[in-house]
Amino acid sequence: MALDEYDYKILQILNENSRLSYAEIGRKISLSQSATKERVLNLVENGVIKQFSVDIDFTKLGYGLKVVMSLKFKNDEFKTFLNNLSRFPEIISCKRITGEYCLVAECILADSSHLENLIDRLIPYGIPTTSVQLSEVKVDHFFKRMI
Amino acid sequence: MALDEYDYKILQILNENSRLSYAEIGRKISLSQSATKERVLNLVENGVIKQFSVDIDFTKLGYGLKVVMSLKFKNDEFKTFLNNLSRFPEIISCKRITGEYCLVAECILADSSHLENLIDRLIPYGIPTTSVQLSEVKVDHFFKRMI
DNA sequence: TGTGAAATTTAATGGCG
DNA sequence: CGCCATTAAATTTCACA
Repeated sequence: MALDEYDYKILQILNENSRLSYAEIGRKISLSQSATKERVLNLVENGVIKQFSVDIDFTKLGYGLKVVMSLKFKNDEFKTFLNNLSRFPEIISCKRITGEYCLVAECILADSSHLENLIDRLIPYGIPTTSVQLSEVKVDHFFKRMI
Repeated sequence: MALDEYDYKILQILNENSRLSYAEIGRKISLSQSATKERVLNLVENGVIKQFSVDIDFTKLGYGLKVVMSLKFKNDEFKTFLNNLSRFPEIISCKRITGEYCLVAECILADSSHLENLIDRLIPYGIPTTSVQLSEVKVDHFFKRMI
């Protein structure tokens, strides 16, 4: 799929607020509702847009501890772990990477005892290295530069 | 803000598809459109929902290389780096963490020469350790367990 | 907080440049 | 590919419980 400037602008706009109406997006990029809608649907159909999602402040839900967990596995234990991911609701994202560690997981936790509990459940699979997340900057300048 | 089951269900539904209409969300949780709308707006006003966003497949945009970059900084060089983040459009997320590294950054790159270029631009600020992201599992069972 | 109803705005189609 | 016009649906607002 070949994207043009309109598509990139749509992605940028949706990235900032994915609930905007087609009409409103169209107004921002000087395109009719129907044309805008068709472009958005095409972006979804072609898999450029994987999902319309939502960013949540877990602190406000009583989960005040965010942790980046690096994991080392013995043998192919990591496949077993991936199959059992549902036992770890605290893990909201899991990346397989090259290098010293096999996986990096993002974890949402209530407090340090919750963390201790998670580590205990992880140890059968591999060795976790914990880093507490102090702050996060989500940057959205990607699209602005890309165009 | 005290959340009830309705709110959690709304978060779960919006997390899967943030473009659903209030009417449709209301149907799923047996609530009227107006009530559903007010709840969503409250979640936004109280900061539980930080943003309605979109998940993009950067591969489809010609960026076939995703990298997790761990960064070590000398002194307070990391503050300078954060102030100059706009010079690094490849970085879409930046987390300050405890432990051996100060920062973990998610980077979107076209290819390995793009990566080399990024590393060259990073070196003045600190020492980057690169891990290529092989795959990612985004898990959404968090809300289902939370309720 | 929630519902229900009326006025406005969008979404969804289809025909056409 | 995009625009316009039409019908169906959703949003918005407000009165009321």
